[in-house]
Amino acid sequence: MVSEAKEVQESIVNQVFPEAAGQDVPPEQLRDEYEVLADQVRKLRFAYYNEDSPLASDAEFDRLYRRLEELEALHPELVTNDSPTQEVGGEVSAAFTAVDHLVRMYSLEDVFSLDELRTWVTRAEASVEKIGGHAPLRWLTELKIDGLAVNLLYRNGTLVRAATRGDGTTGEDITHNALTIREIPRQLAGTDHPAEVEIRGEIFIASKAFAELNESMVEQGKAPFANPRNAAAGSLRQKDPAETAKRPLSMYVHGIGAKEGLQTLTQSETYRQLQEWGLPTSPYFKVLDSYDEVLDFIAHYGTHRHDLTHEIDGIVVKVDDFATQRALGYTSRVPRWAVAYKYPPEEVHTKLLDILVNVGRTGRVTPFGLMEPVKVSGSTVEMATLHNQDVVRAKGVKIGDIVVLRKAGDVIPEIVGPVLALREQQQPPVRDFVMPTHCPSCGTELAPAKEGDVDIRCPNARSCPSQLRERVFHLAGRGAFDIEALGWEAAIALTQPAEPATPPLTNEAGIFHLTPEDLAGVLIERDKKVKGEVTGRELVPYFYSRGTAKKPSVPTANTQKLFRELEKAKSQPLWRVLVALSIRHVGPTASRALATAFRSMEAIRAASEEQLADVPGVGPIIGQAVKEWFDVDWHREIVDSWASAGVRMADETDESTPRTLSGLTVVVTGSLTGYSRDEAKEAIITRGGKASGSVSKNTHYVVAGENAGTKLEKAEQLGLRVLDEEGFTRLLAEGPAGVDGAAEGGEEADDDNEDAGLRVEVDEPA
DNA sequence: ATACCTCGAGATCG
DNA sequence: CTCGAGGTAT
Repeated sequence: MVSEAKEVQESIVNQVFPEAAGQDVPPEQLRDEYEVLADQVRKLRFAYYNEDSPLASDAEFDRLYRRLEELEALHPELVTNDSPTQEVGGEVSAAFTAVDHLVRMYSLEDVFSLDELRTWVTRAEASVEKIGGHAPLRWLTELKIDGLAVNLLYRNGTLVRAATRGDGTTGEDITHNALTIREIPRQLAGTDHPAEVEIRGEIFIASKAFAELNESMVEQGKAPFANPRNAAAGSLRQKDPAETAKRPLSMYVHGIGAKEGLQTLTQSETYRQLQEWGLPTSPYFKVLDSYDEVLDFIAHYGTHRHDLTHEIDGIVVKVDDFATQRALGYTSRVPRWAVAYKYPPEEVHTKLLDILVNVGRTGRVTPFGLMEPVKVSGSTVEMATLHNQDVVRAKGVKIGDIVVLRKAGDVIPEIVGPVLALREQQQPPVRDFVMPTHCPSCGTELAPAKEGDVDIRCPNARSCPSQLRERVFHLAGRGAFDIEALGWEAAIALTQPAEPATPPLTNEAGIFHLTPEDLAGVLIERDKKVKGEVTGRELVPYFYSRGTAKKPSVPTANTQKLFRELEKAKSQPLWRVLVALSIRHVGPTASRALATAFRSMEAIRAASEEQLADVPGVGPIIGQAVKEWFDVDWHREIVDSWASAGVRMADETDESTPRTLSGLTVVVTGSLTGYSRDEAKEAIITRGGKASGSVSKNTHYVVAGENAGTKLEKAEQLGLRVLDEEGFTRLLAEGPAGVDGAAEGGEEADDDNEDAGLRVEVDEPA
């Protein structure tokens, strides 16, 4: 073991040394060698921190580490955010940093009945037949484990990274914790390892282990976990891997993401390969030749659901054959070759104590049920939205009813309906819910925005405290001004405090003019707790410390932070200011489009509806919404007031970034080395281009990075121009002229232009 | 909609 | 020690 590691090190040092000395080496080769070295350093560090016997001496480790630093110093463009040098002194500060999956982690389409499953299967088989395949298909069925998805990246057989699913594109690095899980091998068994393979699995806690874990928690006087899934999730979020190591985490693998040099042809064959590499697959999966057998499988585990070693939330049915999987392909969110069947959700009874209404950011009034807290599918539920008046009526529930409650689609609690047999005996007697006619927050009469709308709204947008609170909360959010220290509670304290009667803010116009003096004496009402028990409500100061005889009441550290954050927020880019205004239909995407097109608030305000609608990605609805928003006096006052407080209302017209991509749509797919996904997007937008997520005939350029997927295939089908990273860089710098070479005399090239020199061939991924 | 983690601040207690 | 805030997960 040790001598093998040494050999690897020698070869790495020898490979890397020449570049470190500054010789000319092709960039791809440099990149490869850099990654080999970085992986090696990671591997040795893992071994050092997580195993009994280190693979290399301290001196050897240091030598490799210094080489890596040297290389990074000479070629800063190589440094990735998961580089071992980015970790501080052995502390794995890579923990929880964002990492891009090489291949997107899709979710699965859910079906909630056998009818829906039948429909899904029929459609899948029909489309396979249409492209020359034949039904019936061979299916692989498996249990859908109720745990957390992980993505394990192995390079040449060595685990180099474990990440959570995140949004499917970008997850969080949890390598430090994944390494404490026995079932996750640091090194794959056998010899024939692909250069690079992403293995997808599910981390969970087995039922028996969970019961024992909770027993020991209780013994230690700690609160038991609510359910195995949350316990597993919490365990993976531990900062200290030693803590994670104490949790009985397990894992089964069930798929492959990126792969380079993996030869298997079916899902089941892949599972066998994974087993040979020492990765645990579920003992429960089956390969079945008929739909009837699939139904049997579902029925069987329906009755034996609770006899299993772990919890499940359904059954996954996959097409076994890879060629057929490829033929079926993906929608934007899910594969067309797999589906998740969900067993009917657990239903419980509880008392509907009241139906209250919420007034949202846009004034929409939403009723929600308040219930006697009850356990359903692993959590304690006491609230459930009822959407609107019509839904309450359709469900037929009355306040005081015993109701049927379940978690629809896994997460959101749903009141199904009343238990009518129990209605008569309720004390106090049940009563009808009556939608309020006046706003519970400001007393203004409620009305639908338009004749016939089901939603009713509070028209007092300007000063309704509820709406204001929601807007303040929103403008402070991560997608807008990003004001830390201004959360839910602070928004209440600013807009609807218990005292004083006149809140510090009666309108968001004033937020940047607040002074610490405005916040003195603000009290909010909060649960009073004695030893964790709620004993009532109490008034507490929010922005200032509790004054005593000796100490005067002074602004708290958090309040000081709030003012620093407000100051910082004033220099946020224009698009964030636009998001902060809470204009209907104007979220981050439309805001970015408007900001790039007009570059200043003044220009947007002055634009006609048509000019607004002409902006790529805006359109008539948003154009109208923006125009109408600026037609309102108090809206313009918000902008003026913020501007007078020093909020930046224009993006610098930076001459150094010429608008080379004006009118062009660019799609980036796969991973680039020099740009993160967001950076690439930003680079396109700041040059006047449109960064789109999907390939169509309106796409002008497709930039294909490593492991580009179906988007590249589609681009090729459509005959679009495909650029590699270098081409992308040229495109950014010089516009079409930079990549069209000697294209015909300045004429805008057609979409179907196929300049061979510009095309990159990339192996078709899984 | 809820559970769980981390962090920092401030209250509480000996 | 407890709380709010901010993040993640399904």
